[in-house]
Amino acid sequence: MAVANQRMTRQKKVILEILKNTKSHPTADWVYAEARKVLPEISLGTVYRNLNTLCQAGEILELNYGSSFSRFDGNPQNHYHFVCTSCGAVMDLDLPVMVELEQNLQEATGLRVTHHRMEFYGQCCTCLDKS
Amino acid sequence: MAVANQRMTRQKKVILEILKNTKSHPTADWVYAEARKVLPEISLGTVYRNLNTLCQAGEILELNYGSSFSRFDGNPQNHYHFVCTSCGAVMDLDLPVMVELEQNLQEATGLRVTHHRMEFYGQCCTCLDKS
DNA sequence: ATAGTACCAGTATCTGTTACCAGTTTAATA
DNA sequence: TATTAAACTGGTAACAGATACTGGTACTAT
Repeated sequence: MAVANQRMTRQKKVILEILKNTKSHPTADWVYAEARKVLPEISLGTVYRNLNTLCQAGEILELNYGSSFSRFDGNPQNHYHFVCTSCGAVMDLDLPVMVELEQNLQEATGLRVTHHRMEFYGQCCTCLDKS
Repeated sequence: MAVANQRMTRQKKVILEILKNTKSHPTADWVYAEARKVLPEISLGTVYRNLNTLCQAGEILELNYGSSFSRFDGNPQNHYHFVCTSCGAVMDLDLPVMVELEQNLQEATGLRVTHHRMEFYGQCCTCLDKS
């Protein structure tokens, strides 16, 4: 299942642990800053490279909706997100994932449907309090 | 309703018509190429500027999931999309939009939910035939 | 040991998009 | 219709996030 010929380097391990240990949905830059606390010599290119290979290996998710840069999620299982359009925060939602929609769509259209995504937009509680 | 102090220039009108008259979900570059057929002097910056103002005015939609660049949709009403992960094509889906999810989520969480998006991913019929 | 290759840090480059500026066009008013 | 203020324009430079390249290092299997 996993992509062959992949090594678990110190750098990759650190990046993966950072993502698994945060509930935020960090940007590559944030991961880079965190990784440098552990491995001060790590380069930004390495962070991007490993984020991509981890995505391809299905160990993390890339979230790239609505802004010019990606965020990453250490939880590779499909789940829905809420995006605050005021502060940009991204949070997980505790909603059941409607996998049956994929099957229905596939049968109705003849497309091959592999996955789907859903995000909700609005203002988070913090931003609502401020206004 | 409309954003104040907005002028309907020739450029904006052409861009809007291009988007209304296509079922594809074009990129800014494609819109630029089409617009130049009508207005050879139009600049890429103007295309981007007007795409943004049209989005803010609610006349078009920006679709920016899953790739490094945005696509635009001349139909501003919320609807769901299918994205082919092989060829990048984007197509509209004829599924009912589940607005009730927004209300449910808002009541369950205290968030203010303004809208939501859903995309399905997989292979389109053309790409399935090829493989 | 040796070869082969996945990986690294550092840096240059790429790409989609935005900002700037001086001149033009639009639309509201007289 | 003429005037006018400000929104808009084309052209270009700058920007940011991401990727490609380079020369060198560290695994891994023979």
